[in-house]
Formats: sequence, structure tokens, C-alpha cells
Amino acid sequence: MSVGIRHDDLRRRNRAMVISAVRRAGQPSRTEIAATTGLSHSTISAISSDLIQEGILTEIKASETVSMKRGRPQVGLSLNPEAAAVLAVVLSLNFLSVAVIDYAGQVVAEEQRRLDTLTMSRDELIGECVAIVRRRVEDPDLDVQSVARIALAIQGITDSHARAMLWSPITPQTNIAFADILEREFGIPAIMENDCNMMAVALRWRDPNRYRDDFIAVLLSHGIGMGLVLKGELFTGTHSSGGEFGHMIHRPGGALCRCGRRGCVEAYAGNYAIWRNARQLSENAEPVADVSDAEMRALAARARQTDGPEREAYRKAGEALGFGLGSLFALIDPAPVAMVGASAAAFDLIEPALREAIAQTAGGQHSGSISFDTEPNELPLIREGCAMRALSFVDQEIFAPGIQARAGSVGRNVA
Amino acid sequence: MSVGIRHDDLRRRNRAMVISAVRRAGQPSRTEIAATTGLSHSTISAISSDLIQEGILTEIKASETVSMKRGRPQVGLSLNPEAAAVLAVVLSLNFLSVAVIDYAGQVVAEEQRRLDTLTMSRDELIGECVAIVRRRVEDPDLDVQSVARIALAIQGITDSHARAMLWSPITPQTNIAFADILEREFGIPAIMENDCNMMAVALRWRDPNRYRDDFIAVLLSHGIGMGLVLKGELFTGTHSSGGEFGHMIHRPGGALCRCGRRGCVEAYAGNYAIWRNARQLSENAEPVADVSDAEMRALAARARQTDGPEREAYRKAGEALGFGLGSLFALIDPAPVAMVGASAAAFDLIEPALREAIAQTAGGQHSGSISFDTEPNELPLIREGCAMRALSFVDQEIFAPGIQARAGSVGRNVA
DNA sequence: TCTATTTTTTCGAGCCTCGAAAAAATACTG
DNA sequence: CAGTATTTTTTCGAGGCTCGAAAAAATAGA
Repeated sequence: MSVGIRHDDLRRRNRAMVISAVRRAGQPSRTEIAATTGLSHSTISAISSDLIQEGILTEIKASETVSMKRGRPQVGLSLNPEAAAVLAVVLSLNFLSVAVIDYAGQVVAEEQRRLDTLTMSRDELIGECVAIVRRRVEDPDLDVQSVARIALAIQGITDSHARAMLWSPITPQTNIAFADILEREFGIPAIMENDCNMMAVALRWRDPNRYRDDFIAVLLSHGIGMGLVLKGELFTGTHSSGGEFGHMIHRPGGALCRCGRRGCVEAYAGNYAIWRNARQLSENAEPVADVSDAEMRALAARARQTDGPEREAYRKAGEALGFGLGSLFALIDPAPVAMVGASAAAFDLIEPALREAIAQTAGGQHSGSISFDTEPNELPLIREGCAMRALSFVDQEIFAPGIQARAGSVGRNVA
Repeated sequence: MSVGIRHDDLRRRNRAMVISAVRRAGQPSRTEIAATTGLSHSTISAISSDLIQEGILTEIKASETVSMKRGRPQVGLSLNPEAAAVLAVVLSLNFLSVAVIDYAGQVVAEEQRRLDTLTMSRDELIGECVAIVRRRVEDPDLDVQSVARIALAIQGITDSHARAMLWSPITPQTNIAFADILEREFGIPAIMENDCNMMAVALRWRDPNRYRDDFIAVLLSHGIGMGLVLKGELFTGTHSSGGEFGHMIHRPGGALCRCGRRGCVEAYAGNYAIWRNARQLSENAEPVADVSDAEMRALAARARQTDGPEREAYRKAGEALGFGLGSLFALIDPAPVAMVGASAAAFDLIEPALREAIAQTAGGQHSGSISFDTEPNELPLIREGCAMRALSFVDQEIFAPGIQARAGSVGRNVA
């Protein structure tokens, strides 16, 4: 239900605006902030003076900037790295990583760990996550007080309240409320996010020119995932993280998918599907658990060399992705696409069939104008997105020490 | 770019809140409004006193209510019907209608007209629309001054700024900026909306319990359309009205669709597709321009009677709709569905295959819990939605006589 | 050293919302 | 029927916030 704006909300929101302006712009002066927010200089002056006093922002020493201009030089404001820290935990197939990030967004410490997620028990999985976080939190170099939030990203479906993993291809376990578990264990607010959504968040921070209000991040990996930003907001389902692009139906009753159903896009374009087709196995053949990156690279190499089953496998992948994107574009209209993940390195093999398929769909009207970018390495993206998401939450909690989240349009899903 | 909240925005927004509370609740008292908005009694008192003085709201005479309770009786507030009026124009296949609606949402006058949209020239089409509006506006019974907005709904794709029809199945013409044309002609602000989106808006007003934050309205007619509300907001594409559910790909390279492409959902579930399959024509047969409702009813009757090609045609329609919805649910998660339009009366023939198909998709996890409602008559819904949308705009323009739409989150797409 | 220029802070004015108290309007009670 | 209890609505002063104008600060050029 929509709710009125109270007088005290005003300052709170404008503080948030100033903080987010600084986070976006890097080192804006008060005058620049006034310009982008539309607030008066007096207001910006008052708010930033508060924020500096509270240790959230710092002024940049004048000596570090060359003014060149006449008049009183602008003094840049920046986030105080020591104002807080966040933990970004990424859990993917056989791999767990954590990074400590300061308030300015710099990685302070990190740790990575291989494990066998597919065979681990529920408790082992939870235990490993708790343990890796504990090692970071108990690091004597780190001021525990300052860890303001933990964000955990996982390959799979999470709930729409960012509390739990509902289902994941990396483990047979389901419904693990990681956010609640970590929160109880460490007394630090935690959130649970979908990996592809975090990729989208990261892309928006990395290249806001290309990835601004509407774009799509597709993960081409063992499975197919998607992060979607529409109208500047991260898109999620009504109950879950949603955006399960890989499980849109490409061919009713078609190839067997890892999810047990048939004809999903992933059953043609996931690594296991490409591998299956390259080996000319039946579409009904049980998907293999994992295909190594090296093996996929070898497949791609053979596909580039000769026009054999490998090339045909990539063609089929492109076709599935193309028709899938075409159906997606029928719903949301065309938007820039980022292809992320190991198989994005083979996008040259995928693209022709993909474009040909899109051209046969409603989205194909502007087929030529749809642009694809590739980024083979998904892990840094996921971690980055995780970190930015956690920091954004801190931005909205440090500045709002009173009541908040009074429903309504507050606390939107801004990417 | 996000923008700060200024002091004068505060009153403007809270006025909007009060107006929309009254529009939603019917005849709420000041106390009730205070409760739903979360604002203090004093604030509500001040704002409503202003609104009454300006003729936007009126108090309901105490005699009309029975109090039963002890204490000072609540005095209900209602929209003043004379505060403004809006025009709702609906343009569909061979049919044009207009209604004058007062500020309280009651239809004051209406006019309907048959015409041959498929063969009309661009100028004739525009001319008819202008003429029917002119006849209403020049009605001596109507105070022209009070017509605050014209909303025009059309079957087809509109642009995301609600200015123009981009493409429509009811006419070979494309890119007609109806909103601009009407605005220039009559000097009254106008908007151009997609018919299915207006259906969704209307459903939300009609039954806010069932159709609240997330739901889907599917038009089963000659073509297949969709209106989608997600997180309480009307979903639109990045450039167009979007939500072209009928042109998601059901079978790559499959049946010939009215849009010229192949395998669209519509090419199996649209009236022309059901008709084509019932007659056992080839999937490549050119779609016919129109099938009468009577003919469709006859088809449905035969399908119910004997297990022949008619029943099979409806089965194929259900399958296409089911897989389409399954793919949609993969993206947005399951949500309540309203089946609207003449063919919704044959939903009994469609539902079994539809549910079977959904069960084979990612959305099928909760296949049983997905509920369908049917509403055979789309026109009243479209007009109603159109009217409510126009009135909502008036709500946000009458109360905001200053600067407005200062970008940012203002002026969202609230259904 | 003085002046022009640009940025930042200061200060009073004007709104807005809030809480508390008063006023208004009714039902119960004896 | 007068008095009391109860509920709704209005009134009024306090506190906070943003704004514009003016002042102060800080620099480059003359």
C-alpha cells in the first residue's frame, strides 16, 4: 500500500541521494552534487557537512587536484573507506570464495577454496560457508565492528526476499536460508542473491554508459542463467529471483534438460548440451555433471577447424539462444546483451545461428541493431556485483538510523 | 538520474496520496485515510480541507450514513464528479467507441460506431477518431472546460511514451501519433495506450483482492495479447508497450502467424489459427482476416460434441498457450491469470492441454496452484481501464499545479 | 597587492508535518 | 432529559527541512 511521505523521511532520502551521488561519481564536488540531485547548494552543504562529521564521507586534500580554473577550487568528496566494510561470498560449482571490501569498494582481503559441492551434505555446505566467513571476520587485521553486511551470491534460484537459496544446480540440497544462518551466526545483516543478478549489477557499475536502464546479462556456462535490468531496476520474479531464461521452452518435448524437463533453452545451449551434441549423443542422454573448461575450449577449437558435429552443436546452441532471446524481446523489446562465462569465448561460433534465429522472431525487427558484448570471466563480475549490492544497502542503513522501509516505493530494487 | 526531494514536493505527493486513497476506498473518512497513508490526522485534515475547497473532494452528507457507533460520526469523503471529466476512446477491429467519464468514474455519455478499419486510409482512420471525439466534446450538455484528458486504447503495439500507435493488426497503417494528433486538435492532453494493458488496469480496479501486485491478463481473440502487472506496476517494454506474449515463439519454424513470422503462440491459439486447424488446413495457409464470434462459437460447440479436428484445434491452442505461459513463468514466476475475450468462453476446451503443457515447464512446479479466471467481454474492460488510467493522470495533474515530473521515480507506471 | 571569479557556508524566511489539546458530534446512562 | 463517555475532526504551537540571498573563502590573473 502506498504511504505518505513524512517530514523526517525528507532528510533521510536526500542524505541517501548525496551518498549515492558520491558513490557513482567518484569524487564529485558539492557543486556537482547539487547539479545532479537538483537540490540547492545550501542543502548539499548541510548534508555533506553532517556526513563528513559522521565519518561517512571525507574531503579530498586540495593538493591532490589541479584546479586550472579561476576562483575557489572545488573540493572533491569521497567515500571514507573506513566507514564500513562488507563481505562478498560467492558460492558456485565446487568453488567458494569470499572477499572483504571497504566502504569505498576496494578489496581488502580475500580467500578462495575448492570443494565438492555436488556431494556435500547440507551441514557441510553450510559449515564451509560459515567457516570461510568466520576466518575473515576473525582476522585480527580487520575491525569486526565495521563489517556492516554480508552478501552471498549463489548459482541457482533464490527467494525474492533475498533470504534463502531455493534450488541450485551445484548441490542436491534445497531451501537453505543462508542469509538467516549467517545473520544468526555473526550478528551481521546478510542477504542472499542470485549470481546472474549480481553480474547485471556489476555490469551497471562497470559500464553505466552501455548498461544503464535496460540490459540483459546472459551466463553461458554449464547452465544458462540471466540477470535482467529493466527501467533501471533489477528484475526479479514474484516469488523467486526469477529470470530463468535457461528454462524457457525452446522446443516442446525436446532435449532433456538438467532440470529434468524437456526442451529448455539450456538443454541446447548449456555446456553439457553442447558437449552432448558434439559427441552426437541422443537428446535423451542424461546430462553430465560437469564439463571442464579445457574440454569446452577443445570443442570450440575443433568447431572452428572443421565443419563437424562440434560446429553443429554450437549452431544448435546459437539457435536456442536466439529463439529464446527472440521470445524475451517479444516481452521486453530489444536491449543490449552481455554474454558472460566461459562459453562466451566461443561466441563467434554461436553468433551466426543466434542472429539468424532472432531475425525470425518478433524481436528481430531490429535484429541488426542488437549488440552483444562478451565477458568470459563471470566470477569477478559476480563478486563485484555482490559487493556493490552490499554497499548500497549499507548506504541506506548508515544514513538512516531511524525508522525505514516503511513499505511503499522505499527500498526499491535499484541495481 | 535520481533526484532529490524538495520541500514543495512533499505536499504535492501527500495530496496525491489522499486523492488516490479516496479513489481506491470509495468513501473513506479522514481517519481512515490517516490510517492507510500513515500520515497524521492533522496533515490529512489540512490536505482534505484544501481539496474540498478546491472542489476536488466533497463531504458526504451525514444523513446518508448510519453511524451505529458511539462518538462523533465519521464523515466520508468522495471524489467530486464535477471536478473533471475524461474521454476514453477504444479503437479495435472494425469498431470505434468513446465514453465520457466524470471525475468519480461514472460514464456520462457514450457513442459506438462500426467501421472498416482494415481498408481505411490513414487519414480516414484519424478522421474518424477525431470526429467521434469532436461530437462528444461539442455536446452542449458537456462542459468542455472540464475535459481534462483523453485516453485512447488500441489493439496493437504502442510506444512506451504513450504517444503513438506503432503497429496494429486492425489496420495496415503504422506509426500514427494519435496522442499528439488529438492533443493538437482539441488542446486536451491525450495518451495512447495498448488495449491489453488497459484490461490489466481495469482488472486491478475491479478486483484488487485477486489482481493486486502481480497478475497476467491474456486476451484470447483473433490475435493473442497480454497485459502484465508486476510489483504493482504495469509492465511495458523498453521502447514499446511490450508484453507481446502472442509472439513468443512456441515452435521454431512452425505455423504461419498473422505477423508473417512462424511458430508464434498466436499462430496456434489465435482465433484464425484455431479456425485453420479446425478446418485441417495447412499450417502454412495464409491467416484469414477475421472469424466471426458466431463461427467461433459453432467451432467450440462442435469441439465439445465430438472428438474431431475442432477439439484437436483447441487442444493445440491450449498447448501453445501452456508452453508460452510456462516460458513466461520461468521469467516472472507463476501469477494469477485472467483469460479475456470471446475465446475465453471456450476455455474449458483449452484448459486441459494448457495445464498439461505448463506442467512440463519450469512454471509447472506449482502447476496446480495457478488459477485462471475467464471474462468473455473485453471491450468494457478496455474502456474501464482507459478511463481509470486517464483519471489517474488527472489525479496527478490537478493536485500538482506546479512543477512536476522532475524525472526520477516520480510518475511511475502504477496500474 | 588588488580584482575577478568560483565555490562553499551562513542566515533568516517560508513550508510542512507532528503531537497535544481543544472542539464537535454522537450514543449511552441513570 | 441532562450528563458522561467516546470518537472524529480541527486548531495551534513546535520543530525540521529546504531555499534564496548574501557573506565568506579561496584561488588565478592583472
